[in-house]
Amino acid sequence: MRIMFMGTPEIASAVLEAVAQTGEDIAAVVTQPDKPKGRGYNMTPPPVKVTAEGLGIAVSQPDKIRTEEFARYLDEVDPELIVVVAYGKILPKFVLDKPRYGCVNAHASLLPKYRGAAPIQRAIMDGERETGVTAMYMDEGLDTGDMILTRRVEIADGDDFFDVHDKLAKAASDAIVETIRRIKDGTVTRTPQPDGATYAHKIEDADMVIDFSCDAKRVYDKIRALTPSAYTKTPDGKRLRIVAGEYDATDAADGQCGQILSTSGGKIAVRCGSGTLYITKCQPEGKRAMGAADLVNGRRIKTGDILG
RNA sequence: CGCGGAGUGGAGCAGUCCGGUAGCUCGUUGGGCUCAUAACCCGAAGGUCGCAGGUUCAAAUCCUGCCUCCGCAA
Repeated sequence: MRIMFMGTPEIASAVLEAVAQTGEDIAAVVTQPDKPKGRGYNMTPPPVKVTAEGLGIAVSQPDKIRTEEFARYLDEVDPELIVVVAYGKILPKFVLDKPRYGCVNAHASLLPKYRGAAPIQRAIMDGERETGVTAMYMDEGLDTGDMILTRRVEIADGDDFFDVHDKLAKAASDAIVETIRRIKDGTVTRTPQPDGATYAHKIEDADMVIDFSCDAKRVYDKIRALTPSAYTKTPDGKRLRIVAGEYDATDAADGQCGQILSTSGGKIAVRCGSGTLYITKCQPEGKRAMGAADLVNGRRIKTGDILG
């Protein structure tokens, strides 16, 4: 089957690779333009571009989809099916209508929950025990199309963003490969999404600030959902990312929220709204990530200090 | 040339402004104490102070160039 693949980040790259392995004819890959990223504004290609080039597939990076030019390009490629994974732009109707077998999409949640930009992070942040991937036919809405199949994925208590992301990348690959198989077999089905939609909004800077007046469990969920970017502030006003931690839900000591209760055992114990958060790995501004004991050895922090 | 921080024994840091004996916490290692210990006490090893050049009687420290790491912002 002649397939056009559209996607941008890491998870899309994994799916692209899986589809390529099935031997399907991937006629073209469309991804976002290279962007100036990081220090010095170096132009950085999206992961999908790198993967596609490795596979020897032609890559197109249009600034805008809604153009005559892209329409012509689409005619030229003339795909029978378009597979979309986290492309990053809404597809106009003329694209959706183009391929004979339609446009299918893999979204990293159990729809209709967590529609939108950051389904993985939001699910972990909410303390969900399970998430998954939904393969669906695309329509003009935001993750609102008819569902084809789902793959469920467990969120273990110790999983951080990368753990869940990897599981979902596998599940998404599997879901798309299976979807393509069913389309070829003619056994594909479509089911409208039930009521109860929720939205997983993009992660903003404010989302990454840790609030120690929450329960320890909630703080912990945020840390692992946003690995390694969730942060608080040290008494000198510098950012301190908390990369990894543990929590104890039982109240152990008095003190105000954010106060450091102890620094022994290689862990920094922080008082939360209820319970205690143990920082095991963190990263001060301008430094590499380090163990909690290292932070204490360097005297950047001590018992009694208040974080936040 | 987007803004900023940093490179000092194995780890995290101080010392740099104001040049003059390499310092702290931890780890490693030897010994001691103890019923015992990751606890405590005593001792030891371990550093071309990122690289190159310059100034100077003398440079971790001042000047110039370069390399590497990191945060922000996008």
